[in-house]
Parts: sequence; C-alpha cells; structure tokens
Amino acid sequence: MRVKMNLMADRKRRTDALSKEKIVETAIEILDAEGEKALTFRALTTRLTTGAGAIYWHVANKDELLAATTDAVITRVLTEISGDAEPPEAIRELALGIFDAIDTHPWIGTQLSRAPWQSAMLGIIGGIAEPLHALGLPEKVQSDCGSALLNYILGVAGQNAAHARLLPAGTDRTEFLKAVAARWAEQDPAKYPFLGRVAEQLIDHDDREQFLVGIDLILAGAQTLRP
Amino acid sequence: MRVKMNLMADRKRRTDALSKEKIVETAIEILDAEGEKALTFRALTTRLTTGAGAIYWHVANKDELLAATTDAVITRVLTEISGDAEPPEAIRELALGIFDAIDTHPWIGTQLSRAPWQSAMLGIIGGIAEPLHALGLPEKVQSDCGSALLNYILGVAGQNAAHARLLPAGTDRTEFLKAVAARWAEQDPAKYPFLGRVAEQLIDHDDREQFLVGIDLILAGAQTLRP
DNA sequence: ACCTGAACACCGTTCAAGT
DNA sequence: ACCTGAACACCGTTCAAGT
Repeated sequence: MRVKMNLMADRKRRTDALSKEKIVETAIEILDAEGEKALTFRALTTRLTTGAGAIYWHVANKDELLAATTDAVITRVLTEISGDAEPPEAIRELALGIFDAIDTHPWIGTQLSRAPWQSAMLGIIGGIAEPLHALGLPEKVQSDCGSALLNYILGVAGQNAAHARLLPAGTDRTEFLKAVAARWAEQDPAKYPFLGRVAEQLIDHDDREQFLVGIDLILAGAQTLRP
Repeated sequence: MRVKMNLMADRKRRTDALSKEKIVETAIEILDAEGEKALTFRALTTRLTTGAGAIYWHVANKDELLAATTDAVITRVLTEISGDAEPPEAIRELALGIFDAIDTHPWIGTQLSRAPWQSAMLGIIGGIAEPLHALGLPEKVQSDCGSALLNYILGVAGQNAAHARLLPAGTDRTEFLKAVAARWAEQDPAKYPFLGRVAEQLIDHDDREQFLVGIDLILAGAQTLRP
C-alpha cells in the first residue's frame, strides 16, 4: 500500500503532493499566525499553490477542516501527558495541557465550544472520566463532577479564544485588561456595585493559576459528597 | 425631547418607523425561529421592508447587533430575578435564569462565548459577585470562586448553543443523544475505556439538574477554603 | 485518482442619491 | 435626520475539464 503510493508519487506527482495532513498542518499555521478570520479557502489555495477543488478532494468542507485541526492539536496534547500521575493530579495535568494548548492556539477554544461530539472531545472526556473513576466516588458524583469539569474547561477555553480574538494581534495583555477595567469604571457604580473590585482582580491575577484553582474547587466540592 | 420626537414622527414618518429597538426585536425573532445562520442583513431588510443602509443607520455592524440582542435578553433575565433570595440561593437563581434563557434562545450561548466584555456580561458578573461577597469568604476565594462560576456557566451556555445548532430544528432531544451515544459505542473501547458509561449517563440525565449540581460543587469547594 | 480554476450563490458593508 | 437600493469585495462550494 505504502509502496504503491510512493511509486505513483515518483512517477507523475510532485513529491510534496497534497494530503489531508498537509492541508491540516497549513490550516493550523494560518490559524496560529493570522487568526481565525484569516483561514479561508483562498488563503489555503495560495499557500498550497493549488485550486479550491484540490482541497475539497481531501476535505469535505470547512467544518470538517476545522474539526481536523482541533483534533490534531488536542491529540498531541493528550499523548504528551505522561499518564503516570495519581488521579487528582492527572486531571490537573490534563486541564493544564488543554489550557496551555489554547494559549498557543486560541482558535481551539472557539472550535471546542462550537463543535461538540467531535473526536477531540472524546479524548478530553476520557481524560477526565478515567482518573475520576479512580477516585472511587459514587457514580452519580463522578458523572456530575465530570460534567462540571468539562463545562468549566470549555468555558475557559471559549473565553480565552474570545480574548485572543479581541487583542489586536500582539497587544500587551495587561494593557488590554487595563482598558477593560477602565471601561468598567465608567459604568454606573450603583448598577454594578462590585465592578470596581472585580476590575482590580482582573488586572493582577494569574490566569493559569486561577484556572487551576477552579479545577480544584470542583474536585473539592465532589469530595464533599463522598458518603 | 420626547415631545419633539413625537411631533416628527407624526408629521412625515410612518408610525412604525425604524429604531434600534425594533431592529433588535426583529433580529431576536429571526434568531429564535430560524437559528443563527438565518440572521442576515437581507433577512432583516425583507422582514422590516427597508434597505440595508437603513439598518446601518441605527446599528454600526453585525457584531453590535448581536451584542444588542444578547444584552436585551440577558437584561430581561436579570430584572426578572426577584433579588430577595439569600446569598447561595441568589446565585442558583441567577444561574438557572441564564440556563433557561439559553434553553429558549440558544444563540445567546454562542454570543456570550464569543463576545466577552459586552454589557450583558457585566450584569452576569455583578449578579455573581454580589451574593458571593455576602457569603463572607476571603477575598481571594471570592475572586477564584466567581471566576469559576462564570466560566462554568459560560461553558454550559456554549455547549447548549452548540447542541441547538446541531439539532436539525425540532429533532427529539433524546433521539439525538441516543445517536451520539451510538456513535460513541463505535469507538475503540481500548482507546476510550470509559466512554460506554459516559454515554449511558448522557442519555438519562437531567441537564438542568446537573447544571445546578455543578454550581453547588463549586460553591461547596469554596466553603472548603473558609479559614 | 487527483488536480485546476472559472463560475455560482450568498454574505456584510458602503455610498451616492433621494425625502 | 433618516431611508433606498444598487454596487463592491469577499466568502464557501461546485463542477466541467484536464492529467
């Protein structure tokens, strides 16, 4: 099979022939470098020097392409996780892995929020369910806790993707947060009495650390329900 | 000011003159009835029997229009909440209010995940921060717990919106979930050892109830950190 | 089997022109 | 001040035609 393909490639195709993998990799490069809006079939065709139809030969449509890019990145994250960690730590490792992946590929957050039931999601669900089972909590608590963890992670993912979309590509993060806090300060303090404090917290908090605390809150809450 | 406007309206404008409110209401109707994809400027112009430019006179662009629709619905939810509930119950009421709003207007979930810092988000943040403060937890715990609650709620919101997008407009919900579970069953059990059980839970669980349990898990976790 | 690229339908947005 | 609607730029997708 592999031999036959190589023969064909040698005879009349350029060695860098198109493939789904190559298309997906190029799509990831565009998404990382220029953002979600920049990924168009025209951008792909020029980068790959082909026609639109060539891409459609390997990929059904844009949704499938986006799902494939997300799968590729998430699969990488999941395989990089050691897997020899103890149950509660394993969940933290998984969550942090996804968090960091979204930090470097913010568009994943949009994808995960948009297309559930894609195979990337299966890996995440499995990565949560397995160590959760090892904790020996009642079945119902396992289910509720797993659902909470998944939704929380997806929520953070979506928000981080939204932030990246708003940042004019290379703006200073704290600069941006200060601008947000300033806009909040203009709001009616009577209407939103606690906005001032929240704005302060917004500026000097560690996203990654707070993300982990959220995971721990949910896990601690689940321990509360242990009979 | 109001008198002057009425005079103008009486003289030479039809009584159903265009306004931002009218545009927003029509947009909400389209979104509710036909889904996110159906909301185009062309659909709006035919429904409102005007030209595209007329809409752009009242609304800067599509993003602003979508933000305005979300604001309108969320504001309604927030004002409908009694507000005389005790701290932990107040948070549950707010969360359930948002959950139900997304159930009837699924597109809100997409919007909340896409455009943070819009004014709808301010109301939600305030609605969480205020009762949380009343619980008398340490400041850091308040901040972390508030962040976790917000991200969890937004995560559920985004997922529910995604589900609604996938459901072919009126499909039976359990039918759909069974289809998902069936697709999961086809996966490699060695690769995803816990998918079978998760699929079972998927079918016979109460979304709304599980959503609330998630809120309670986070709140219980926060109580754990009380000194 | 795989690729090319023109063509199609559709979208958000603009703008000169009207009232 | 507010509205009209043709026009523009751009998008995802299709498909007859090539190799």
